[in-house]
Amino acid sequence: MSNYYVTTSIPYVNGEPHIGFAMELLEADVLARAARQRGETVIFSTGTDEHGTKIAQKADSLGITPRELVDEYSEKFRNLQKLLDISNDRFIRTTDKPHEQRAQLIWKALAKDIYKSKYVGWYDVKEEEFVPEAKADPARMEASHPQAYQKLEEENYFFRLSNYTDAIKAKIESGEFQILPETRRNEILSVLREGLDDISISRPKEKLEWGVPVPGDKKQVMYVWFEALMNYLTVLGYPEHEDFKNFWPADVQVVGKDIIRFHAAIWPGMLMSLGVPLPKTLYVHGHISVNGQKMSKSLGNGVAPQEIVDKYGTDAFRYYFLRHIPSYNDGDFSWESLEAAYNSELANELGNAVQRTAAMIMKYQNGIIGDAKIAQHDINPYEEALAACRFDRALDDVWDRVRGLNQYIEEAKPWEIAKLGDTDHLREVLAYQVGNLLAIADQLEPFMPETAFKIRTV
RNA sequence: CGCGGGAUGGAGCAGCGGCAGCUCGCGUGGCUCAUAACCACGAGGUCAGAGGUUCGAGUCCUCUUCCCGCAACCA
Repeated sequence: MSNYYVTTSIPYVNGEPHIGFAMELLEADVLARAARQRGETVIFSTGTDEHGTKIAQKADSLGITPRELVDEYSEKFRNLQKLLDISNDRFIRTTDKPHEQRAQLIWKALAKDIYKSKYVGWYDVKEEEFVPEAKADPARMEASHPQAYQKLEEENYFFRLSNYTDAIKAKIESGEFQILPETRRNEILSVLREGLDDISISRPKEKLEWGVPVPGDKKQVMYVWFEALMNYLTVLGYPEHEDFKNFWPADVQVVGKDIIRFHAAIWPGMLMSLGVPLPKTLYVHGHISVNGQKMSKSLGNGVAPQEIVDKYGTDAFRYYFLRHIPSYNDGDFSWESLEAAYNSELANELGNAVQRTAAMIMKYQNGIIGDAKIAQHDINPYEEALAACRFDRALDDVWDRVRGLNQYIEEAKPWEIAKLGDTDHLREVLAYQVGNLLAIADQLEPFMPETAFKIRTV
């Protein structure tokens, strides 16, 4: 029996969970559930990223401690998982003691590629990023600008990412480290072709207390991004725990397109320095707009996952986002299209197919089902879609089957067979319908666990 | 030349070298087991424009026009 390890990124807890991250959870959840269905042993990990300047500042502005802030927000992300029926096995917080301790072990293991140097330049507080001179927006260098950079001149630790440019590129080109979809792979290859600079990986403690201390240097804490990436290893108990030995490298890491650089450049560099294999696949999903507009707190067009679930239920939420937001592209959410999908696809096509089958069995056979075998069907398109993280395609294939069943019923006309009194034939036809529904339920299981269960038990 | 993504029937999208397709909507018909549901058929596109490669181009190359993201809280 094989092992399967899938992760989501760990969202930064300075805001409410939104439908974008909800979709990421769903995608990883489908992969995890599908792997379990195949009989694999699964670790599905998600969590929250809780250190750094922005959180310290936000807590400060609210008059609470960072600890109180992250406790409150981390809980919201946990609630999102319950809301969406997410089957994660682990939930890691970067403020968990074991994570912090193991992060320090990782730092020490990276020592050969870490050096101290003076950083002079700009720091983007909001993005928690050092901004290279070449990319900096001149307007924001003025102190009066609302999002002015901080001018920094300080001693920091650096990681020799530049050493790994070619090696990372080679792994991606060989397919050993697969990046899906291909446009994202090309994008990162072009970044690598330009070469990677060494990155600053610490901050002076006097400016930021809310971080993991650098081992052996009381004056420095780890840069939040650098430390957050380590969660994928620390959650498995790197370096000594059995889980690390059995489950790393990750089968799939699910991330959003905005953080592809961290996961396709910095993270592989860290792993190579550690002498640890790279994840097998990095799946990069797009972003979701709302009614054609970018989601934005200032526009107030955000959609709360809770609101959708209240109105349509968890499985409808899962279905809509997995099928109607393209897996390989950006997508658009609208209440209208959700409503349409809910009525026409879930209620009419699938719901009705179940309903009419069940009704005929009750009416003609007093509820007794004949010998229902799970129907054969070419499941390759479904499995290929799933293997390629094309969740939308996989569901398309299931729906072909739902439609096929409705067509079959139309052609077989079981109600006429009933009138003719050919009970054997009728039993055969109805059993075939049931067999098809059971097969549909199997395929739906990773996507809509609740619905799959209902179909089986009707 | 900041970076990136797009332009395909009324709407939303797929197709990425071999007869233009899917879903919704619209029209007509069928059926009555089922949810005013389901099934069939039909109308509707010179695939943004120009040039090129090719036996053959939404599909590959070049140029042009126009949209939309990122750079500004956010996956």
